[in-house]
Parts: sequence; structure tokens; C-alpha cells
Amino acid sequence: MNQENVRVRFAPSPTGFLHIGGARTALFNWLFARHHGGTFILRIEDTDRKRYVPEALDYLLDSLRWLSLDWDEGPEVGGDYGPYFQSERLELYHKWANWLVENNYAYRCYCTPAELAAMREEQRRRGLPPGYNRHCRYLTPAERAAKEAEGRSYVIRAKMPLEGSTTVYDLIRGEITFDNKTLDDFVLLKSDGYPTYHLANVIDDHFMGITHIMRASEWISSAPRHALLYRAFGWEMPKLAHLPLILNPSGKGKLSKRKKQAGNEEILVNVQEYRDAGFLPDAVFNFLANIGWSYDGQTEIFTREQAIARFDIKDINSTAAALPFSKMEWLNGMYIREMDLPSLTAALLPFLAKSLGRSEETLAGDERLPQLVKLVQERIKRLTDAADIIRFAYVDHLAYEAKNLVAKKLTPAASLAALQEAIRRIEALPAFTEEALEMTLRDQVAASGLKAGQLFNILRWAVTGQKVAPPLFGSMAALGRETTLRRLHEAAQRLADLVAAVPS
RNA sequence: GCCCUCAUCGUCUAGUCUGGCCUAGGACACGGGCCUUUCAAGCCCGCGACAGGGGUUCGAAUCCCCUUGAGGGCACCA
Repeated sequence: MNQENVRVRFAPSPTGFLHIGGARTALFNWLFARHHGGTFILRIEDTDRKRYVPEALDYLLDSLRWLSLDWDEGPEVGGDYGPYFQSERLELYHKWANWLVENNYAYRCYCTPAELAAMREEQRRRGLPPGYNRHCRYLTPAERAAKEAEGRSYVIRAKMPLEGSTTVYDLIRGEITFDNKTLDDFVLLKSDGYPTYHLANVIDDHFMGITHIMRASEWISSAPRHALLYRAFGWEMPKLAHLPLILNPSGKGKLSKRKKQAGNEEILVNVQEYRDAGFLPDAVFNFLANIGWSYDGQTEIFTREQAIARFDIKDINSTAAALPFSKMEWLNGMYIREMDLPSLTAALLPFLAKSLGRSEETLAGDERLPQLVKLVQERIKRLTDAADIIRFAYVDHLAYEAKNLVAKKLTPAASLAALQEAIRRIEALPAFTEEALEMTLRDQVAASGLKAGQLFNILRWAVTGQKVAPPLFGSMAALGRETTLRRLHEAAQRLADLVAAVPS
């Protein structure tokens, strides 16, 4: 095992909700840190003031906590390498940006956004590759002094080598070489005094003692820029691992925050959407761990602890993956079936409350709830599926057509007779339990020569008003003697009316 | 346009580094069956892939090259 003290970070920018791909990145970093007994750091990259969303930090922390991805250093927990908000580290960035200028690795650029836009337009029109034309790199001292005298605002750009090549080593992909000619003089420090990702990330990773950088593979192209910065500073670069992208379910394009729909299939992009859609955090964790990484190529379901024990960067895939959404549903169902009743009930409460129009307190106090939850456990994939299945227990009046009470291959009159016999038996029951109900009703089937399905279908409609419902005896038991019998009598009345209306 | 990356069932993946154990394994989905009072759950069976072409080798999914395809990047965003 790795003896070095592993320090990794997840470094989101607070611009909105936590993207499921971001969550996967966080998850892999977390697994890696936990596997090595290292440190998982949360760093907030809030250097883009235009896209900054104040509430985003709360969303981020909520989502990470929901997934139980606890961080050892960062917001709310502190640490010895803070501050963990980049907006509070501006002095550091200025210091080192200036150092780069003084040591001829960077220069001040006075080009205005308008000039740059014009330049880009020109490049586009002439079919040239986009990129800064290095205008200010070649300013004479006099020109430079003049710009300064004008008091023009400036950015600091990296002075990239014009020839040669830069090779980075990726733990997942091996060596990746870039021709330096293709690297433009990117911005390090913006005119508003905030650093760009490239500068801040290198400085912070260095001073925070980061040992491994695990980030999405969309960053591969910037890796040589970062490598060159490390070289200029004379710092050792952390080990790199670029994680495979998560694609849209269609497999076309990376999973974007905007595309919410692919055909009829819904696409859940943010972690909170998974929660709201009735997914369990453990299931989402398990699901995410299976994208780009696999436990052993055989086992689909595993605990966090098992994943931690087995996690290794070397087993991370290099191939981009589409989200297997239907597998997410299956997995969630598996987790639901594994839960104990009290946990499931607690998890279900907010969803039931919302859908059934009752308060959580009311529902929690309903003595029938445990039985109902039990009925639901084997037939839901998402927590949101439960309400419809047990809705029959929360309506005052059942709305269904009387003809549904007529069993297959039976006349209305015969159906009525069967129903009445069932009522007689149930009323005679000394104890209204699932077992007692089943025994006497199966007795009736045997004695009457009816098919089980014939009798039970009549009763299901009578008791739940639904074609599809949970198992009959359990449903009756959950409903209770009084409600069950009342509904049975109502059904008998409807059937009687039907028989009277359609004599045959 | 330029640079970079990737390429196994519809999808997620194992196998690729260290060629032979691969007539390519698992899972989801799909189809069929069993069970069964409906719906589920569970169990069983089935369908289904090494992108194509060249090499290297006694032997290639595994190594090399080319083609094709897909994706990412090319901002005073991260």
C-alpha cells in the first residue's frame, strides 16, 4: 500500500447545484483518500464573480453530506491549509503571479475584451485556430510604460514556450504529449484581480500539499499548461488522473446541465434531483461507483466500506460512459428491499406526505402505516412510487365501476353471491388477521369450486378500488376490520344494483 | 480548423499493462418460462459485443500501424 500521505481534493465552483458528474469526481477522490487513510479536502473555487451563486455553497455541502462524502478539511471544518475559499487567497495568487512576471514566465497584457473579441472573429473568419495572438508579449519597454501611464487595466498571461513539447503523465492514460506551439498564452490573473483556474489550482494544490489530482478528463487539454507552471515555479506536480466523462444517456455529448430530456427518458443531472426523485443516497453512491470503476467485474452491489477497501486508481476506466439510468432504478429497488421497516418508513414519510396530502406527523402516527409500508417494499423502485400503491388506504370513497366486481366467467349474480359469502365468513372471524382472512377465504374457494382468482379479484376491487393493488389479505389487514367490511358491503350494494339493472 | 483522448453485448462493465485459462464473464434492459389472487419480488432460460483493415506471433479482444467512428479542449468559465 501507498506509504505516502495521500491528500486529494474536490474543488467545485459554486455556480449552482452539484452535478452528478461532479459527485462522481468527489466520490472517487473520497474513495481514494479513504483507501489510503489520507485526507479528503473540499476547496471552493469561487474565482468567477460573474457566475457566482450565493446559495450554491449550501447546495454543494448538502449534496455531499447526503452522499456521506465527508471532507477532512474545507468549509465548516477548517484545517491547517486554509483558507479553503479561493476568494480568500487572493494575496497568494498576486504574489506568485507577480513572481512569474518578474522571472519572465508571464507578462502583463493590456488588450481589452473588445480587442480580443475582434481578434477571435478575425481568426475564425480566416480559419485560423483560436487563441491569443501574443500581441502584448512583444511590447517594447516604452510601449509598456505608455500603457501603464495610461492606467490601463491588464491581465497577466503566461509566457508559453514557442517550441518543444510538454509531456504529462496520467495515471490512467499514461504519457500525453503536447506540442508547445499549440499552447497559447493563457490568462493567469484576470483584470478584476481574481486568478483563473489555471493559476489558482496550481498554487493551491501546491500549498495544500495535494498529492494526486483526480478530475474530469475535460481538463486533459489544460494539463500541459499546469505542468509548465509547476516547472516555472520549481514545484513538484501532483500525480494526475483524468476521470472518464459521463455522457448523456444517448451516449452523445457530455451530460450537460441544460439538456434535461432525451426522447421520453428523463435525465437527472443534479444530485438533488436524484434525492427528489426518490433515490436513496446509498444507492446513488453505489451507482456512481460503478461508472468508470467496477468492484470486481462481477459484484454490482457493495457497501462503502467494501468500495474503500478495493478502490484503486489503476482500475479506473478510460472510456467515457453514458448514464445507465435503468440500472439506477434497479439498484435503488434492491436497496429498498434490503432496508428494515423503520428505516424504509422514515425514508418514505416525506414522499408519502407530499403525495397523499397528509402531514408527516399524521402519517407517522397512523398505526396502519407499518403494514402498508411492508406491502409496498417489494414493489417500488423509487420512494416516489409508494404513494400510488397504498393510496387506497387514504381515500374516503372508492371510485370504480360496478362491472369490475364481476369476476371472469361469472355472472353478476354469482359474483354477488360469492361476495356475500365472503362477507359472512369475514364477519364471523374471531380475529381479523391476515392469516385468518387467508384461511377462511381459501376455504371458501375450495368449498365453492370458484377459482382463487375469481374470488380474490372481486374482493380486491371491493377493498381497494384498484385493478392493481398489494396482496389482498395484507391490504385487508392493514385497512382494518371496520373499513374492510364497510367497503365490502358497499361493493355488495353496487353489485346488487347491477344485477337488478341487468337481469339475465 | 487545430490539439488531445477513447473504442468489448442497446447500456454499465470484466478481460488488455504481464498475448494462450476467452467457443469473451457479470449486471441492467429486453424476450420466454416457473411461482402466483392482480402488480411486484424471486428463480430459471434466452437474445446479445471484441468498430474495420493490415501487420507481429505457433497463437491477438489483448502488442504495432492505418482507417473509421465517438468524445473532450481551443474564454479576463471552471
